[in-house]
Amino acid sequence: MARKPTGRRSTIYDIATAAETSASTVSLVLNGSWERYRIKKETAERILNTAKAKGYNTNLQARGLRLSRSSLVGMIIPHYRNRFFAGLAECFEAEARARGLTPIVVSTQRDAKTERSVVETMIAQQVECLIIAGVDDPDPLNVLCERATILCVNLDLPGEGAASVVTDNRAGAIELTTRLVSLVNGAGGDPARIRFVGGRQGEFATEERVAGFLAGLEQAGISAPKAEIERCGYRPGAARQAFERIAGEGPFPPGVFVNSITALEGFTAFLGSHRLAPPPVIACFDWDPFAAALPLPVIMLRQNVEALIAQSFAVVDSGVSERGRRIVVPPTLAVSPAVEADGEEAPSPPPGTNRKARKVDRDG
Amino acid sequence: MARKPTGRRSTIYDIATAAETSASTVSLVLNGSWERYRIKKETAERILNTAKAKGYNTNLQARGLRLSRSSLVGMIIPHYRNRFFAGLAECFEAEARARGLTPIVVSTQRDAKTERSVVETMIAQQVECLIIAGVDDPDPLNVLCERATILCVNLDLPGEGAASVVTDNRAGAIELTTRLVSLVNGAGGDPARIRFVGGRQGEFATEERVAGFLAGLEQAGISAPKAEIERCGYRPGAARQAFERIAGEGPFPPGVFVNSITALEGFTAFLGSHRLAPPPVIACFDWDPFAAALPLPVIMLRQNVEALIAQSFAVVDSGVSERGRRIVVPPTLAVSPAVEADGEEAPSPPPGTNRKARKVDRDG
DNA sequence: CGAGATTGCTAAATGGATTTAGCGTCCTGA
DNA sequence: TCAGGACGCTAAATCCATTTAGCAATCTCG
Repeated sequence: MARKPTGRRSTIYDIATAAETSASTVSLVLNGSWERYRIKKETAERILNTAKAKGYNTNLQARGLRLSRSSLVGMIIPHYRNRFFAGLAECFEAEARARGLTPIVVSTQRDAKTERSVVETMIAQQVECLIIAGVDDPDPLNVLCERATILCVNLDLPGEGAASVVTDNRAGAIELTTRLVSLVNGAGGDPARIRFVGGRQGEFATEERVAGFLAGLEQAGISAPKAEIERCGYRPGAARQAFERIAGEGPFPPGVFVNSITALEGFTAFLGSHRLAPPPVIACFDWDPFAAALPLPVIMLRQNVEALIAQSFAVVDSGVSERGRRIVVPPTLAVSPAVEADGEEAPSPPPGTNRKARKVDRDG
Repeated sequence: MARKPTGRRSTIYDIATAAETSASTVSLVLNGSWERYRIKKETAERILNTAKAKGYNTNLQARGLRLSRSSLVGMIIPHYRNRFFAGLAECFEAEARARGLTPIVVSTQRDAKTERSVVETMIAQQVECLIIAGVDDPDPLNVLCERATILCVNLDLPGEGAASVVTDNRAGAIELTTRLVSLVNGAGGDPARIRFVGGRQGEFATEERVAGFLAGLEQAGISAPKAEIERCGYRPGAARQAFERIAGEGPFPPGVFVNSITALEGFTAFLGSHRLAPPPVIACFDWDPFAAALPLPVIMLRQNVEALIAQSFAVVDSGVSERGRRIVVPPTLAVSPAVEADGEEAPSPPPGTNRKARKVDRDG
């Protein structure tokens, strides 16, 4: 079967010509199934050698078209600008690569139109599955996937259109609050004055964390906290203003439950213009190495990105994403040096994004 | 031309059958070139309607195979865990989407084997171009691309196998050093005691920044700084140790040139156990909002990720990536609130990753 | 009235890899 | 001697979209 040699990239036909055999044989050999088809060892070797000599590279588009499997897997996230999403992206890639798949991660900046168009593009690229993280409303995206018979999983957000893998926000918040109360007590503060700052009203994660915060206080015997829950959003600036307001109300609270790293960023900015002595104990539902190194007593909760991704792939592997199914993953506690120094408790295990990455000399 | 209706996803053949026309007509209509081929308006509308009704989605693998253009564009970066790489990834995606291309960003954890295999996978997926950022040795990757006739660009690293887009490390370091000296002088410190910490010996960016640092000092009349350049690597822990060592040598220097955000992370950790009064002035060759909000006088240099990406795409658009060509992009200065408060200078423009993202309520 | 133009559309080739049915030759055993 | 098997390989169909050459029917105008 003669075909003219293609412009530059070599194809199985080119190799067939060069090795004086047929394209079918080349394909069989390159896929390793040549023994099953009784191709002579020397023929196989000849083919392998010419393929190597020509720098042959499989055209995965052609293979994908033939086999209706692209070996592409997709994930959408809002952005990469915090450790949680960065970790999700890296874990997802590692997991995909381990399975011989090509990961496509796209950040959608929390824009519903972008989310939709990215999902459509991914479907058009024939991704084999799609993991959806951090969107406001996953339902229409789940519908898109379903119509295209693409398995999808909602990550860290509940949704009724597919299975969801979520962090155990409530239990995490309870644990964090319990630790916070104990540290405040240890420092001689009044735990009833602890405040909650950050997050969005009505948002799933925020409301779960508020519920856990209140439950944690109640378990510590504080059934009616003295002040409002400040769901001031996720912008550092808004959080800073909230802290300014709180500071204006009287003596600064002895402890604060900070919901999200950006709210903590706002607190750091606030600290720039206020010297608080003694510094309040900070419990943050999020993790960042920079924040963990602050000269403040900080306890942080790190979402278990490895487990979240592993569970998502488990759903994909199972072949079904049951609507409304909820898979819950507990977060892990991280304690700042300032807290460790007090000798209160043993340090938590290192919260690296993944093992391999830890060994590397990280750079700026 | 009869074809059996495919399992689930509809193809142009399904639509042709449903709209009682041919696949060619469907293709022509769907691509908008139907007027050129004198397809009746009503036929076109009929086709468009059935396509919409069936939720048709182009199979980009098939199109890519036919046209030998995949509409995929690739980029590799070491990781997403700092603002620079996160920003590169987001800008790259935005730029790709604006051109109707599908971005594939993959993090390779600075592992040469991973880098190689990722590049091979991307080539197999037929990416139309590849941007290589933050690898140790781009040359073999450039060779791989060249053999596959894929245009590639080295980003923020010099390389002889393709064109390179790099930050102007030296000029940036000079500017940063000049500012640092002036702030130290303003605070009554001795600028000759300023130290340089962080980075890797022999690495392109580090050596350029060291040269800029020394040139900046010299311009300020300090030709022989009193102490060593501490190229202690990029790990926070190593930087922390370097700071401990420096603190052990006598009074802490009045200013430090910190090379990279991770070294600054090490400084923050160091600060946890040392109360320095007055705090030293920090000049950091990197940018991070958290660090910028620290209760310290910090000036930071932010690499211009938008321009770096724009220049990389410009090379791609030009159709040639001249070996060894160097395109230099200046970084921009960012000043911390603690410095602004001193009224020294007007604040620099907001260093957001991109305009759209700034409007959004960022989350944790 | 008939050559030539116009209209509206379609058949068929193409891109590269996969995979099955099957072809020709030689060998074995009854 | 001949049916049946082993051996070593290949032709051809298939996946889906694109695009060109060209067909049949109708219209135009000298």
